[in-house]
Amino acid sequence: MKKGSLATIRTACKADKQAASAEVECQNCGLDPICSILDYAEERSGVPEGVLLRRRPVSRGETIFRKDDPFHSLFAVKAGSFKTYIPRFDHTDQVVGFHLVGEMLGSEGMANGSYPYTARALENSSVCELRLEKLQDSGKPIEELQQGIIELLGKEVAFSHELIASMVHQTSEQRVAGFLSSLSHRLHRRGMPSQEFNMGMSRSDIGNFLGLAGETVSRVLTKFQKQGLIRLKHKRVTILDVAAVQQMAAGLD
Amino acid sequence: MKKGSLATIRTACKADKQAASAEVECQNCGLDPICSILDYAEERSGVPEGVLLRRRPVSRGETIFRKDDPFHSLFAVKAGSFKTYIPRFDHTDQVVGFHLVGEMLGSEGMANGSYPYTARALENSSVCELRLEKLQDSGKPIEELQQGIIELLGKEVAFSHELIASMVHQTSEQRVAGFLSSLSHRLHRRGMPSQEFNMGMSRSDIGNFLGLAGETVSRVLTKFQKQGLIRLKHKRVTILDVAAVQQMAAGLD
DNA sequence: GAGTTTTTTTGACATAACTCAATAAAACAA
DNA sequence: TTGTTTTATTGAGTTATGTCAAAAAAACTC
Repeated sequence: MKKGSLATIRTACKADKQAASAEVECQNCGLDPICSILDYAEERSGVPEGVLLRRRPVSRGETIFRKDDPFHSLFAVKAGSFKTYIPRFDHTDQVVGFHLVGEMLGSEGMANGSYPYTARALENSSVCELRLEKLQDSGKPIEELQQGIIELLGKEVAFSHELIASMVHQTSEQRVAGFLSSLSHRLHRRGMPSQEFNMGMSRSDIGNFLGLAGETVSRVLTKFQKQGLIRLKHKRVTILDVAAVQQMAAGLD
Repeated sequence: MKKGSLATIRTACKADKQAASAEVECQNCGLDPICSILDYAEERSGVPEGVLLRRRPVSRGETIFRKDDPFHSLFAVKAGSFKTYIPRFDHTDQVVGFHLVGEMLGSEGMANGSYPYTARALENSSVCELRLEKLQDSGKPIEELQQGIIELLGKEVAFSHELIASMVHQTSEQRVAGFLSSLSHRLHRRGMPSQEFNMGMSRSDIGNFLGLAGETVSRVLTKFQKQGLIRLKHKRVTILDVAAVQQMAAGLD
C-alpha cells in the first residue's frame, strides 16, 4: 500500500498529553482505507499537504460538529471516545451511538449534506479530520474513494439493522451484556486492550442509548459483578468471563 | 432528464393481473435516480437492453433473495409490498423492515457482497431488478452511479438512526402510531393513496418489527379505533385523524 | 484539601407490556 | 359451499422495567 505526502501527519502526534488514552495505530484505524486513497490523491492533486487530513485534540465536552451543521469532513477517533446524539425539543437528548478509538464519525452527513447528529467528546480525545469538500473541489477522479465510502456506509447500514433487530427484543440484561461485548469487540478490532477498559460514558448515557433507565443499567452491572462476570471500578470494567457475557448477549443464557 | 433505451421497459407492465395493488410511477420510484443513470449508461456501454434492468412479478410468499445470498442486484418494489427479516436459529424470525411500493430493496448487500436478510413478498407484487454486477463487468466509468448509491445508503443510515432513536424509548401506542404514520407518509411520497391503504403484514409481523407482542399491536389498534383515530377493516386501515396520529407518534399526546 | 456538584447505587412502589388461554373472525382449499 | 387453518381479538394474571427518592461515592473547583 503506497504511502504519500500524508505520512508525516499520519505518524505525528504520537503522544498528545491531553489525550486520555492510547492512540490507535493508523493501520488499525477504520479510516485507513480512505486515508490511503487520500495519500495517493493528495500527492497528485496538488492540494497542499494537510488540507485534506488534519490532526487535532478535542477536549472532554467539546463538540466536533452539531446536528444540522453543513457536511464538510469525515472524522476518525484517534484517541478517546465520543458520543453522538440528537438534541430534542424537550431537552432530553437521544444518544444514537458511541464512537471508540479507530472508528469513523460523520459519514452519515454525506448523503443529506448536513450532519444528522451532534458529536461530543466523552473524554480528552484526538481526531483526524478529512476535509472531503476540498477533495471534491479539486476536481480529480474520486472513483476509488467513492467505492471506499460505499463500503463504509454499507457496513453502517448493516450494523444499524443488527442493532435494531437485537435492541427491540432483548431484556435489559441482554442489552447490557451486548453493550459490553460490543465495546470489547470493537476495541479488540482496533488493537486496543479489550478485557479491561474505560467506559467513558455515564450510566444514563448507556441507558439512553440502550433504551433503559440509568438505574436499570446500574442494577444490571451490579448483578453481573455479583455473578462474577465482570469487575467494576468506577468507569473501568474488567470482563472476567467473556464467553458468559457473549452468551448472555445472544440470549443463550 | 434524458431517457434512453430502457424507456420501453420502464413503461411496460402497466397492468399486471397478478399484482395486488396499483403500480408506482417511475418518476415516483426510489430507484429512479439510479434508473436514469442506467438509461444513460446502458445506452453507451453496449450492454444489451434489459440486462441491467428487468421487470418481473413476485407472488405472495415468494422470496427475491435470502440472507447470505451473494449480492447481484438492487430491487425496487413496483407494486405490492415486502418484508425483510433475519431468520434465527430458534425459528423466531426478526423482521427488520417493510418495503412499500416505490421503495428500494437490497442496497445493504452491496457492502458485504451478500444480502444481510431475506426479502419476502407480503402480497402479489412486482419488482424492477437492477443487475449491478453486470454493470461493473462492463468496465465503464460509474462515478455518477456511485454517487447515487452513496446518497441512497446515506439516507438509509439516517433513517435507521431515527428509527433506533424513536423506537427504543417509545410506548406501544407511540410505536404503533409511528408505524401508521410512517406507512402513510411513505405511500404519499410515492403518489399512492395514503389515508386509506392495505397493511399487508400481520399483526405479529408488525409487533415483531416494533418490538411488541402481536396481541399488544391488536389492542392498540382497537383502542385507536375506539378513540376515532382510525377505522379498521381487517387489513385495511383508514386514518381518520392524521394530525392526532402524528402527534401521538411524536409523543405530544 | 475542603467544599460543591454530579453521578451512581440502592430501595420501594407503580405500571406497561408480556404470556397464556379461549374465542372469534378471516383466509384458504377442496 | 363446507371444512380447515391461520390470524386476530379479548381477558386474566404475571413480571420486567420505569419512576421517585434518598444515601453514598466520585468528580470536579477553587
